[in-house]
Amino acid sequence: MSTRRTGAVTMHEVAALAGVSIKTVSNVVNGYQYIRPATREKVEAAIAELGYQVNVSARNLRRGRTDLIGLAVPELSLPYFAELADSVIRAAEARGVTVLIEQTGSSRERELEVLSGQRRHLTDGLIFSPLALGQQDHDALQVDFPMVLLGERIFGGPADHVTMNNVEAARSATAHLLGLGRRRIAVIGAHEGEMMGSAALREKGYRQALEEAGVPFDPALLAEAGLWHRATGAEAMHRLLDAGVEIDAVFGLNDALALGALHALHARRIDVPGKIAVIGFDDIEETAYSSPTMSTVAPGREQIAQTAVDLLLARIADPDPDRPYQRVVADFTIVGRESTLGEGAPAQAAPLRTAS
Amino acid sequence: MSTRRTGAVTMHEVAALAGVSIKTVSNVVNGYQYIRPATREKVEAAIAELGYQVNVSARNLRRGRTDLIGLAVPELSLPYFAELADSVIRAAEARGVTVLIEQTGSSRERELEVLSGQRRHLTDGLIFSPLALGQQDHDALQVDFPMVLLGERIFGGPADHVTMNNVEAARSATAHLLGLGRRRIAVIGAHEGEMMGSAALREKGYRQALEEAGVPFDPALLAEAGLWHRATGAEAMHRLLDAGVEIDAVFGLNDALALGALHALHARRIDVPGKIAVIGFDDIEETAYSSPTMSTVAPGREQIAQTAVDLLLARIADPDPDRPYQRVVADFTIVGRESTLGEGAPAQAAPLRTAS
DNA sequence: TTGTAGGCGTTATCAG
DNA sequence: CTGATAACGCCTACAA
Repeated sequence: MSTRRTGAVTMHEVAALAGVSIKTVSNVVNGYQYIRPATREKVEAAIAELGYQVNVSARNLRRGRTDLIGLAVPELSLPYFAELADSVIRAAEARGVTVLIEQTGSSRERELEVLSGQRRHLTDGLIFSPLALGQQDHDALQVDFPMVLLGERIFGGPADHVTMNNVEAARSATAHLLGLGRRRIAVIGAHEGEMMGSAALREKGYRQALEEAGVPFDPALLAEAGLWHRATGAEAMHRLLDAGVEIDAVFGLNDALALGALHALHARRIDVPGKIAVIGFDDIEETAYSSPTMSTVAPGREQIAQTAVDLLLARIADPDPDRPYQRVVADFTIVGRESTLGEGAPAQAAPLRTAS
Repeated sequence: MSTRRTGAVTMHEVAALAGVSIKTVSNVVNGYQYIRPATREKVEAAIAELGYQVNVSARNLRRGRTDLIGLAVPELSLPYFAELADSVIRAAEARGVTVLIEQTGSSRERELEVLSGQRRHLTDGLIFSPLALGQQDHDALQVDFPMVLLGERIFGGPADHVTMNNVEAARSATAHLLGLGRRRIAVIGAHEGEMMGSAALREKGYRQALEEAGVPFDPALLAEAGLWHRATGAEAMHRLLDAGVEIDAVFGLNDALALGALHALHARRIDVPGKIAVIGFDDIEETAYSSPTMSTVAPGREQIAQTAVDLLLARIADPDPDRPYQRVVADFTIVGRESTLGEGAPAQAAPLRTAS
């Protein structure tokens, strides 16, 4: 039976068997340098014989630290967040810490819970990708534990940020479509009235690109979609088509929306990109395999994940609130595929990457 | 500053402020029933005033339990496992426990680590979806902590199992294609020489269906694919087509493989399902949005997740190894979509579900 | 280089 | 219904 289940083996027992003190066992377990080789061997033999493993709870209590960090995302069933979680877990692992994932389900209530819940006492810090929270929740964001925020939704607050340049990226995506001669570019996923969120920033970039190209902005081309899922993207696309708006391109504010739109266009037998070109945002793996393969904005997921973990660990190591909070802006690239470039476009093997 | 960062508030301080003993605070915190309302209020007021939160590490040490369960999966970037993790997290949450995800990267070494690693001392039990481990690792699976195994790869061993009827499900999927008049059905994702894994079982079901229909088995129709990713599925499809094998249908042993095959067929301008019909396995959300939408086997993910969590919690509550280990077989359904039924097929809104 | 003492914050026990 | 007290197993001093 288990060392844990049945009268767990403790350092005391190891010490007794090895004929040393408990402290020496602790030193061996923690890789303390100055131990006589003979002693070390005795202890290691005892550990092996008894199958001893440290009691993490006791260590955590004593150290006041768990080496566990939280990652709060809307849902793992959204591919972008699943891929992000994958990257964060790998980055954390490389640095010797473990990730505890929390799903907020995009609900404001759950996001507030994440900031105040019991689970904060199990982790040393939090990487938080909020969706529903906004400027109005400024107070709730005044947390007293190390936190790194992902995305540009929230400013201020005592937290480091890892963001991307949403405006610039959206401008590039739109410019990509404009450069291909498209003039009636629909936007799917707009959030009316929003000021700070990704939707607002990406719409802003879209408008900037139009303006630079001298193409008039037409509000009829904006389709709302609260949740950025495939289903809502498909619905929005159908609404636009039903409304009879003239369209020659679609900019999905994330890939799920764009893939939903692609699905809707397929269902209506509308040629992509012949009649309507489509571009998304996030570069989830699925975009390299859709039919047609889908152009998108690659936000540098690995860089975001690694930077977030590094910033968080630095903040955990030195939580001093007077140390300035950082804001890191990740790079992005435009990935051109069939949904905008047509059938001759490079396949997933060698995506055309337009540095921005 | 934080209750945690700076001299955390303890029960002692709460007790002092409320004018009660520390035990009474503990009782209030843990929802003990027999407390005078007046006392409870005093304590709650003190808790609120000081912003007290229990120290989870101390509680865990004392209780000898963390209310944390592990979930070991190959990779979250594989949609099936991301969706499974989502379901497991929800199921666990509903039962008051938290899930700690571990990625094994499908490597045998990492899978063995999961069974022996330090992290096992942080969790009360483990839900494990092994991929690389097999019958030869029988010894490593003789673990001394509560474990639930997902999938049919491993038998024996002191663990509860949640599996699906892979043979029967694959037989149904193949029968679905045969029922549509297909006779040259390729299989993508075969593992030559494997006896117990999903690949072997699903191939077995495929053969059974052929035999029942009186269609001869042709080894040339089997395409190997070690990793069940989109990329390997696409490669395998290309190999089959390059070999000039006559094919009128494809059975991808999981959805990623089938989606990769779909991608390859699209790249070669081969009509699906006109020329080749395609069916997958797993029913990931992506299959309802691909072009064409893809038929697949739905393995009852929610049921699997909930059952796994329930079995694990039962085993944690009563780890007695003499209590018989259970094996639960989840239900499945065949979801018919455009990739086999053609353009008139029901869309994702109302999938045709053939009960099996 | 190794040993001893004490406490991290909580919960269980058992009186009262 | 509430209080005092003793562990839970480890690690940080400090001493030897």
